[in-house]
Amino acid sequence: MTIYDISEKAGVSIATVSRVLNGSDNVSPQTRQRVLDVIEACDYTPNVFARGLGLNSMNTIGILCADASDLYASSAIYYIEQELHKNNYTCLLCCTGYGLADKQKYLNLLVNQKVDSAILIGSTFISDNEAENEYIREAAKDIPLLLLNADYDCENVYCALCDDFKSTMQATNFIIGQGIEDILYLYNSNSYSALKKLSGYQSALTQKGLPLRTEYMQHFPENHANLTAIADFLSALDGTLKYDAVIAGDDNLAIGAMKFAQKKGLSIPNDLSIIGYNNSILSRCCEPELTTVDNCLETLCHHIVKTLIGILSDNEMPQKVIFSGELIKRGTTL
Amino acid sequence: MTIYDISEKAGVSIATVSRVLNGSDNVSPQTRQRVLDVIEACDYTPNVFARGLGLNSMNTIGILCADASDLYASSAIYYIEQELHKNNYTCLLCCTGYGLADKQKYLNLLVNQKVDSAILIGSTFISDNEAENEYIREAAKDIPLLLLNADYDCENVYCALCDDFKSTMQATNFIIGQGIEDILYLYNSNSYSALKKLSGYQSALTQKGLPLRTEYMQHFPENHANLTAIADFLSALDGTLKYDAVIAGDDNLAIGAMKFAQKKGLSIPNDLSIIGYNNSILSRCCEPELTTVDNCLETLCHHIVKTLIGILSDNEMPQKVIFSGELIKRGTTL
DNA sequence: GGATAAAATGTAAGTGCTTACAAAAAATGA
DNA sequence: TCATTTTTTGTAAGCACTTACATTTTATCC
Repeated sequence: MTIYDISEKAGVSIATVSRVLNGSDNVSPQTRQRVLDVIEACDYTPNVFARGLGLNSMNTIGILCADASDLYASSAIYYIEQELHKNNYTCLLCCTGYGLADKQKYLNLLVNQKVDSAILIGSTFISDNEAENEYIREAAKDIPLLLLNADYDCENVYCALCDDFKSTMQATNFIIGQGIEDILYLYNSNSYSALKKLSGYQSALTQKGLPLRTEYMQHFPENHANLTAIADFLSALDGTLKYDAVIAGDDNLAIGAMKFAQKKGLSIPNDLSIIGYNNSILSRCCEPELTTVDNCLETLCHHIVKTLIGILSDNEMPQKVIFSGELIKRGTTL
Repeated sequence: MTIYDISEKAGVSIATVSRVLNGSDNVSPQTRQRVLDVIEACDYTPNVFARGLGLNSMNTIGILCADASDLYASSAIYYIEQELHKNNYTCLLCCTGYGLADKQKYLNLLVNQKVDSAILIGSTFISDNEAENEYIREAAKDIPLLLLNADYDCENVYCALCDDFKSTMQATNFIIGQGIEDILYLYNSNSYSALKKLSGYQSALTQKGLPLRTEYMQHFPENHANLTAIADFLSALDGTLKYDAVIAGDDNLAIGAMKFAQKKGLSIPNDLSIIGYNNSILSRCCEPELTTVDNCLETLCHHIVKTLIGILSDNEMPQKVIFSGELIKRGTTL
C-alpha cells in the first residue's frame, strides 16, 4: 500500500495525498475528506523511510546517557520519552558508558542516524578539560544538542539544569546550623554537576568561617558505586578522620555511608547525620529514611522537551534555564 | 556528500561503491581498497533514509517497556542496548504504561517505524485474557517479537524467561523449612510472571500439605508501588491476618513490608521473615538486607539479543528457553 | 460576461540508496 | 589463439515519498 494506491482510490494525484498527509492547507475540504476516508479505510501509513528521505528527518530524537540502569538516568529517560511521544517524536536510546571515546562514537552515530536533535542526560558528557568537549561542539554543528543538568556554553547547545551549587550549599548550611562542623563530603564523579555540588559545600563552609580541609572531601573512584564498596571505603578512612555528618553527591553514596555507620554501630542521626542527593527511591528504602535533595528532575525533563520542540520549530536557541532544588528533610538528619 | 561523489572520486560506478559499502564480494581487492580510501578521506557515511528505503530496514530494534524508570526494566534496557549496539543495531525505546490501548498503539508505531524486530520487556505485555493479546499476534505478523520473561505461544514470537514458578516455590519452601506456616504472599500485578510466582507459592504450600487460604494472597492494586502505600496496605490488614513471613512479587513490595514491620516494631527476621524478588539494588539498601530471588536478568538479556540476531539472519524461530533463578539468602530470613 | 486573481490540483524532478540485468574484462581450457 | 566461463563493473530501474512549478478550476470584481 503506497501513496499511489491511495491517490488512485481517491481519484486524485499523489501530490494531493501527500498534501493531506502533511497537513498542507491548499487542499479543498471535500478532497481532504475523501482522501482521509480512503487512508482510513485502507489503514494506510506512509513509509517512514521514503518520508525520511524526502524530508530529511524521521522525527527522531536521540537520548544519550552513560548508563540507562542508573536511577537518575532511567527516570529522566522515562519522563523525556513520555513528553516526546506526546509530540510525535520517537526516541533512539544510547548508553555510552563513561569513556570519552564511546560517548563520541555514540553521538556521531546519532548524527549519522539523522536524529533531529539529541538530549544528553547528566553532566558526565561535559568535562572540565575543554579539549574533551570538542566532540560536543562538533556534533552541535549538525544538530541542536540539549544538555540535561550540565552547563556548557556552545553554539547550538541548550542547557537546562538544577542549581546543584545552591542545593548543596543549602544542605551544608542545614548541617552547620545544627552545630556540626566536621562534615565529610563524599562524591564519585568529576562531572560538571559533581564539581558544582562540591563547590557548594565549600562555599557554605567558607561563608561560616569554617576551614576547608581537603581530606574532608573524599572522592570515591567508581561511577556506579556498589554499596559495600562505599562502606569499605569509609571504613578504610576510619581513624584518620573524625566527622559528624556526611553529605553525599547522590543517594547511593549516602546509603553506602549508612551501611558503614550501621556496621560501626553508630546511631543515625544522633552519632552521624547523612544527606543524599536526587531524592531517588533509594532514599526511602532505608531506615531511617534519607534526608536528600530533590533536584526537580521531572520538571527539568518536561521543560527540556518543551524547549526542544520550540527549537525544532522556531529554529532559535533560547537562554539556558536553572531550576532550584529542594532539601527534603527526613530521618537521617536531626 | 553522496554515493555519486564517492563513485566519481574513486573512478567507479555507484553500484561498485554500494557493493563495497555492503560488503559484497564481487569487487576486486584493488577497487575495494580504492573506494574505501575515498570513503575514509571524505568521511562519508551513507544516508540512512535512502539506505532504509532501498533495504526496507534501518537496523533498528524496538524496545517496549511499561515504565523505563522501573528497576527491572531499566536494567534490562541497559543490557539489551549494549548487546544490540555491539551487533550494529540501534534501539528505539517506548514506554507504554500499563494500559492495553497504549501498548497496542506503541507496538503499532514500532511496526510502522519499520523496526526489524521488537523486544517486549516484562510480562505485562501478555494478559491472561486471550482477547487482549490480539495486538501481539497482529504485530507478530509483521515482525518477529521477543518476549523477555513472558511466555506466549504464537507464530513469530520468541520467549526467554526465568522460571518464576520454580523460584517462588523454592523461596516458599525455604520459609516452610524453617517451621513457618503462615506465609503472606504479596503481589501487585496480574501479568503472566506474577501469576506464575503466585502459583509457585501455592504449589509449595500444597506439596507440604498446608492449606491454601485466599486471604493470604494479597493483591496490592498499584503497578508502581509507593513504599508508604504498601506499608499502609499491610497496616490496614493488621489484626485480620496473622503471619510470620511475607513473600513478595518484587523487592519493592518486600521493602514496603519491611516499612510496615519497622513501624509496628517487629524485629526482622525474628518476628517476621521477608523475601523479595529481582535482586535489585533496593534489596541491598535496607537493613537488614533483603533475601531475594536473583532472576538472572543479565543472562536473559544477553541470550535474547543473541537469539534475535540469529532470528534476523537465519529467519528461523528457535524454541523458547527457560532459565533458573536463584534464592539469595540475606538478612531478612532466618 | 470576461479579465484577473486566488485556490486547488497535477506533473515531474528530486531524495540517495540497492540490485537485477547487461556489458565488459579477465581467467580458463582446448 | 580463440571460444567459453568466471569475475568485475556499469546501467538503469526501482524504493515511496516531497515539493517546485505548471496547469486547471473556482472565485472575484468591474
